[in-house]
Amino acid sequence: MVYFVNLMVDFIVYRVDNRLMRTYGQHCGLAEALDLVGDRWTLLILRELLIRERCRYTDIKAALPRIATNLLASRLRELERHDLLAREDDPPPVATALYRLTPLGLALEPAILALGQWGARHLAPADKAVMQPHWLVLPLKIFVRDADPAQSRASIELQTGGEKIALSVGGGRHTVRLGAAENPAATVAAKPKVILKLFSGGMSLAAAKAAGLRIDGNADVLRRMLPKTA
Amino acid sequence: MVYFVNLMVDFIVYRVDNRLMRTYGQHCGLAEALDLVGDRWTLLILRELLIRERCRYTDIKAALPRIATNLLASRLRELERHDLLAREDDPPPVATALYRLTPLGLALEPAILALGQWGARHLAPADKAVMQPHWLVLPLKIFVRDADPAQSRASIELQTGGEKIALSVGGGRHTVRLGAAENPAATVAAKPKVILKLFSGGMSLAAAKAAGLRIDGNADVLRRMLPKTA
DNA sequence: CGGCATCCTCTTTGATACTG
DNA sequence: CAGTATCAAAGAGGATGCCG
Repeated sequence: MVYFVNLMVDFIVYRVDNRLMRTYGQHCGLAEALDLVGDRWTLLILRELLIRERCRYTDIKAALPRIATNLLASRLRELERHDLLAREDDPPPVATALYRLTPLGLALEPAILALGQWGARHLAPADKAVMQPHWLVLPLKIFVRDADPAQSRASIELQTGGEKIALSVGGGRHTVRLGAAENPAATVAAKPKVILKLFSGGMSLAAAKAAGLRIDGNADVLRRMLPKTA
Repeated sequence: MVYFVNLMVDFIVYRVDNRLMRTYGQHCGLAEALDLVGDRWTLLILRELLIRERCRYTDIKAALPRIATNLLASRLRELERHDLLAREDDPPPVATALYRLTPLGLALEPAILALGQWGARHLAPADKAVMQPHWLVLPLKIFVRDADPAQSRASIELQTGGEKIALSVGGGRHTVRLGAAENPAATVAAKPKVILKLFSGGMSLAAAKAAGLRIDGNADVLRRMLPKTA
């Protein structure tokens, strides 16, 4: 399938899917990472799988406005070939393929979070860019902390922009997951922008309430997750 | 200069350098980061500036075999425009332009290290890829630790593949810098591969010596910087 | 030389249409 | 739903030329 074609001195090219795959040809971690995930759209595809854990083709396409469908198909094939994701052909009832990250793909999380944190520092405000609420999961993975690790495990559910996000802390760990929480101590509803400013420390809880945030349940668990500065 | 052209609903394009600049048009940290540094070669250019601190055009070009010269010039212009790097036109004597990272560009270090660390996990061994010894600075930034932070500041100099790398620890910080060290407690010479395995914990100091590593000076400072597992 | 700009070819991407 | 096929446009790679 993959065979090497040595075109010139120190220049290696792979032939994949009947077309050439470029490589930087540098023995350097960054260059080799970019050989695998440096193509356009690739990291955004992995972002979706990181957030949703398992997606259908259409889920990914919907989250990536304007990606060409052939390009998405090609990227998914490449990523599967390189073992960053796996395709589960679901059992007969509903014959829809599901994609999920492999351990190798999941291991990209720190890099994706770091890049996202850097890029978020100058998110142009109020431009025409599309904002999908489930993307909040990434910054929340960065900002959620447990102010009282000794206390028992507790969770809350965020409701924002039509999505639900489950946050839980305790036992020295914290998790952020898209989807409804089980037995949340509180349910918190607010606009995405308010959630983000609240958890990033740029807005106090009082200010967030004034901006429309609503808490249903025990507010202490929410406070426990917020940065100290808030 | 930069003006917006709204081609279609929710699709934004900038015109730069008399050519279109693509954007994902997503209000998401990762997407906005990739809008700025997602183009081919861009992160590798930033890697060079991260390692060398200040480079001439030719230094970067030499470290990036096969980059087209017009492409490098274009990328540098873009990065300067977005304030990731700055061009210093040196004083009259030698009228050579120097490039260095701005604080915004330097802030990419964690993301570049994280990506590099991920990519390094399956560096194909013994392939035709080019290896430049100064690239060792990146993994060393990850692996160097101070086993005894209470002790006073000390530094060593690595000599490998014709390059010198200064490592220093103490005061709760550690630095890795390309170039000769000032008053190093020891000078360590070895092949790049040996250095990397030694600091990543994959090879003991004894094994490294057997593989040709030579220490001139106080070996304790070197031991202090190695991971415990070694 | 160092630092690009131009020109040309080839590859990748984007948009759309179509299929099992 | 989950892609494949097709084709035009944009981008990358390589050679060369220009200018201080």
